[in-house]
Amino acid sequence: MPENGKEKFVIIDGNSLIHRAFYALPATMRTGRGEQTNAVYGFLRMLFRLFEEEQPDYIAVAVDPPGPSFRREIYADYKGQRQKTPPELGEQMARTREVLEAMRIPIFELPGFEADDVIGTLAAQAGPENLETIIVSGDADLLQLIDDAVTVLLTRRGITSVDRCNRTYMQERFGLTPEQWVDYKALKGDPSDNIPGIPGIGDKTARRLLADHGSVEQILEALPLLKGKLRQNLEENRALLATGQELNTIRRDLPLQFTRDCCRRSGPDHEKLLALFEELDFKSFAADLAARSPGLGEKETPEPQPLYGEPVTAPGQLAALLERFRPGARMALLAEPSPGRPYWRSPPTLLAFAFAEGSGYYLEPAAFTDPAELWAIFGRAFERGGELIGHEVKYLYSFFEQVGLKEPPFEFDCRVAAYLLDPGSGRYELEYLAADYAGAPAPAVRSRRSEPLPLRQRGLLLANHAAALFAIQERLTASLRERDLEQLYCNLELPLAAVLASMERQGIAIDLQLLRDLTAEIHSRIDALETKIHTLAGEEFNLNSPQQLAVILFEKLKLPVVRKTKTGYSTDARVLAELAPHHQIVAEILHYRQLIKLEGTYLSGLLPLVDEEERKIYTTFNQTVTATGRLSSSEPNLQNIPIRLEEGRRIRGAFIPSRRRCQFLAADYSQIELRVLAHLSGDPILLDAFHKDEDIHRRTAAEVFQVAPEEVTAAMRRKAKAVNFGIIYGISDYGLAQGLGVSRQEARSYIESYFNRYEGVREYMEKVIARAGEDGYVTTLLGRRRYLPEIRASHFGRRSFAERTARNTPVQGSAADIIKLAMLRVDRTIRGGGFDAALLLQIHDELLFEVDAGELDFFAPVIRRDMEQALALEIPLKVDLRSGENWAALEPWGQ
DNA sequence: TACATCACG
DNA sequence: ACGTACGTGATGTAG
Repeated sequence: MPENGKEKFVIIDGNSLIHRAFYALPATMRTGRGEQTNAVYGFLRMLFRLFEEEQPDYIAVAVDPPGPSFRREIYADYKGQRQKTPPELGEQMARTREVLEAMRIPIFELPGFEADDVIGTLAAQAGPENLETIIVSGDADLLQLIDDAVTVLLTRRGITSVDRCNRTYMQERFGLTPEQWVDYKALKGDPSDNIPGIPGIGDKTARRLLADHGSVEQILEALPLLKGKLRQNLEENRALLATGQELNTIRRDLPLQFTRDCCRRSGPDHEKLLALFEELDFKSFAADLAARSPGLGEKETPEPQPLYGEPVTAPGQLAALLERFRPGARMALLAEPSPGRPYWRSPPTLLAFAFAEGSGYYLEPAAFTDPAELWAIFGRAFERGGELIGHEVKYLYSFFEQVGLKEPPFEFDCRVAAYLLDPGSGRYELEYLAADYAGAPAPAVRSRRSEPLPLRQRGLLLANHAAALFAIQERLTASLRERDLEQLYCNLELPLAAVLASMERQGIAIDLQLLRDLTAEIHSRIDALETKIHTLAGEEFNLNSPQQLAVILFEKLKLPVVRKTKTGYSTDARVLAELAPHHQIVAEILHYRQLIKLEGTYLSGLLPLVDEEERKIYTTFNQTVTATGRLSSSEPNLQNIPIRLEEGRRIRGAFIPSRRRCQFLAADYSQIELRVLAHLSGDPILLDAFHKDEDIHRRTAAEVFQVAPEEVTAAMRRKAKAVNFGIIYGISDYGLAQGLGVSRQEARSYIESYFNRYEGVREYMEKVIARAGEDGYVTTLLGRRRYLPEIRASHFGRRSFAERTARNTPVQGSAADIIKLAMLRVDRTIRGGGFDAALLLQIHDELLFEVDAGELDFFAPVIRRDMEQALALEIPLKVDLRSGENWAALEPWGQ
């Protein structure tokens, strides 16, 4: 029971949550027989989470009944623009109903009324019963029901995160009271329900009017005080307002009788529910349910499988077991890394292996008296040959090579495979794969920071996972084939894992002295700035707190508010730049921000990550993180070391070759994304520009502004450059206007002219979106996929976002494909050509090498060739080369 | 843990 | 009318 002594009543807006789940989760989620289940699954996830977090005493689900509601009689076009419910969704709504019945959760509906009205009525009746009511929905209209006893949980982007909305929240987010919501909607209209508002009144005006006058009625009374167009529009559309109010008002007086008893939470009908979960292939839900209902007969509920797994404690025992690993044999091999850094240097806490489903072994390397002997046993097994399958094989490549062993013969990496199948999901942990692909129990719901399991337990678990890997691999391989991802997997991503491992092991050398000197210098400059700013402000405050800074700027110094964030005043660099002319303090703050960033992230932040002994930094290249196919780098991120501003750029000076006679060589693709776009779209002007290797932004400016290339001014080129960026990002007039600091109209005219000249690009973009709508995903040049379930969402914002993503991903992702291919080539070149060189970093369109100074002039052109030939496009790829003594001092190489 | 901010491509 | 540029990771504050 909650603290206030009231019992809790949760009312769920069934249609809203099912809709949300349907569009938020991949349509590819299906049972073995092909029945789509994403909406049911997502709805249940939300439901279970609510149980856990809210601990309701009473629960009810409200749904829309089939057929029109009374609102249609008031207004014939109500929800007139709505697309029909797709059949896949309708079927899942029926399924959800079955599940709710099995869970003994009551469903409320009333013909002629919408779920909203049912919710309003239930909430109204719960008040006098002294219940605390929580309404869960994605529909903001329900906010009008908020009062002291009623809270609304509004779902956000994902499916599990919600905003807890009460009066305060509404005031902060909308500047409205719950009572004003209906009037607000009546004024501005509701496109999703096809309800028109007052012409000329949008979001802003509606809020202002209500803030000034209180309600629609009071606004109408004050009409004579209003001016011009606004007044006229209001006068002429009084009728519209009345209809709007009626349509938007949620009814609270339906003939429904709420009784506590029918909503009281009780246990489910286990048998029925389990049967449903199994039919729907919800293995993890089924396993959870089975675990919680030990009383059921063994036939229907397979006992949670006991963990098997044999500990290996002696070298002899291990050697005997590994005898089975020889040519033709397959072994699953897993490891749990130990916490040290770099992560691949220290031996794993646990290793586990298996030869077949149903049995596995685990060992604790630290318990062996002679680790070298242990590794030698593995080494001999690897030498003999056979096929290994693993999960995150990059780690074991590095660890075993680091103890002097040959590269373990991995044939399969379940993590990388699962990533390719759905690079947006981010769920590639073994626990999840085992649950999704091998029918293993779902991972324990780790609520809050629970203690790690004891070592033995983890060993058993790891051994079980190893044994499950065979089944997992089989399913993954089948899916890869089905989605035409096999080539990408076998010829690119899997071999790339070995390249990344060697890059990570190589590390990059650091001039510690320089880094420390820079730190000291920046430190003292920060101190001085801080004092100065505090003096200018007239008081001391925490400069690192945007909140405290906002108080100083906007309340004490009364500077104009440029923009607000959802929690308060915005103080980001763009806002500060606008405020700079108003007060001397602003420029100092900007400078402070710049230095504090350098200090915190790149100086003091970097120093602890430098390996004292080797004087090197070892990053991790993540191969299974980004949704587009790019790599990412972390701990530390070496893909975002400063370069744009001189102050920050100096930090690059601390990155140096690891040996005396070495030089850095940087090779970056010139305009790779626009070249990819030219290839993908086949646009004649873009192709022509790259065939002639023109300055692409200048050419774009000439086309867009209709002038000769030599007449393009610097300003025109700058604008054209922003347009080119915009095209790649999935342009919108607003976004371009922001990026360029011009009006939205102006931005729109640039986009217009761009697409008028680059018709091929326009057609291509339209085609990409259409295809994404049909397929539910987009692809890159090498067939990499990204699923975009929201491309069909009815919610404008979500759909627009999906469309921009659809336009950007093929471009960004294909560029990622190309540089990954190039990495494989240059890796082969270095190894095969016997170069005294190493690939150190990949920064999206650039590779950084260190190479023996004597070999540089031979090495550089070979690298250029490798990179330019990585993939043959309609137009050539171009690589620029720079070399130097450190990362800050790179000068063009050759001509 | 969420948010704002800012570094990179 | 809707609500914004695409993709990342690290830091410090505040609740």
